[in-house]
Amino acid sequence: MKRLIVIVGPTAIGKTATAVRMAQQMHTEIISCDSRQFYNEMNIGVARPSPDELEAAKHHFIACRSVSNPYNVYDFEHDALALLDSLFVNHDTVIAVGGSGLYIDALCKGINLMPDPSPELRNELSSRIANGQLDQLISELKRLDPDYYNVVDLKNPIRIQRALEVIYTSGLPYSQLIGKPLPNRPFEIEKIGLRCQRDTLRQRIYSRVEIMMTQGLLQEAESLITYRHLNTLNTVGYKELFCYFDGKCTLQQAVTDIKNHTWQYAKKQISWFARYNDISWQDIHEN
RNA sequence: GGGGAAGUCGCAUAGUGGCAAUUGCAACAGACUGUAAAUCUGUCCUCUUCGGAGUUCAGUGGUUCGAGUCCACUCUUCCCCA
Repeated sequence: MKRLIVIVGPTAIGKTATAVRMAQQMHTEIISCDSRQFYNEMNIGVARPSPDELEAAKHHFIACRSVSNPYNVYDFEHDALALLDSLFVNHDTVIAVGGSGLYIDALCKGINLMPDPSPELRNELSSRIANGQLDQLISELKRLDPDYYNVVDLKNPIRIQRALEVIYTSGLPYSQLIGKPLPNRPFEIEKIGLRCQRDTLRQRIYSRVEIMMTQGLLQEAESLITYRHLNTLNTVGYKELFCYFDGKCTLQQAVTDIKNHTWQYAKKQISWFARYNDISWQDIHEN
């Protein structure tokens, strides 16, 4: 049976290097599951693998789209599965690597098919939320999908909005759509989780941010300022520098914020991956 | 040496007589099915059987039923004049 090795772990722990090394040993290719490395305009700030690393092992889903044409999890899953099919023709094992938990889950377990809402519907719902009508939306959700109402985080506007978008577009309860069983993957999945000591990771993050700044993160952010309204640019490493460009903080403060926010992101990743019960952990960076 | 301003829970802030005391940041824990590096929740003086209990707003003393808040002195910091 074909096998997918999935490497996960918090940002800056060394997933890329590990994946490249394994890919070289196994003479195989790498599928990136990183929700920000998809975009060709984002490089330094999202720690895209270096040209050397990209050369050392063939990567997929790196810099493959424009920020103005964002990916979504379902399309990613679809494309990744199609790619896997073709890779498995010549490889027994393929490596997936990334820090975006939702994308990892989509690749490993799948995600239910749901219709895309129209931009009009999305705009309408988000403006209602912006106008303080979240309570009304919650009532609509309660009426249209009591099951989901009972489990959703009612304080999270995005969850409410998403559910209503799907309900209004499909005419079906959201809970019914996400409740449909997903078929098992026709390949074996082996998850490897990278972890290290807390302080080590923190220091790696801090110094990586400094390195990004010397590599020109400031200029990269400046070049993307016209896209700042896109959620894709609502990203650690960019949003803080946008604040600096706005004169809302000093550059030094922005860099400090990037370090802290990256650390917070890493902790959220650790939380996400901690719930995997089919993972083997690998301690790294121990001397 | 003279005059003025100010010290609040890691940092920053609110509070100017009435419930350990506002808000932001940081920290810590967590949730997550097409925005996911997004979004959201909880904890955040100490102890706790989670009902409460104890000790706090630079320090000491005082006024008061009651003080972060008013008064006196002390200490510290900053600013202005010498």
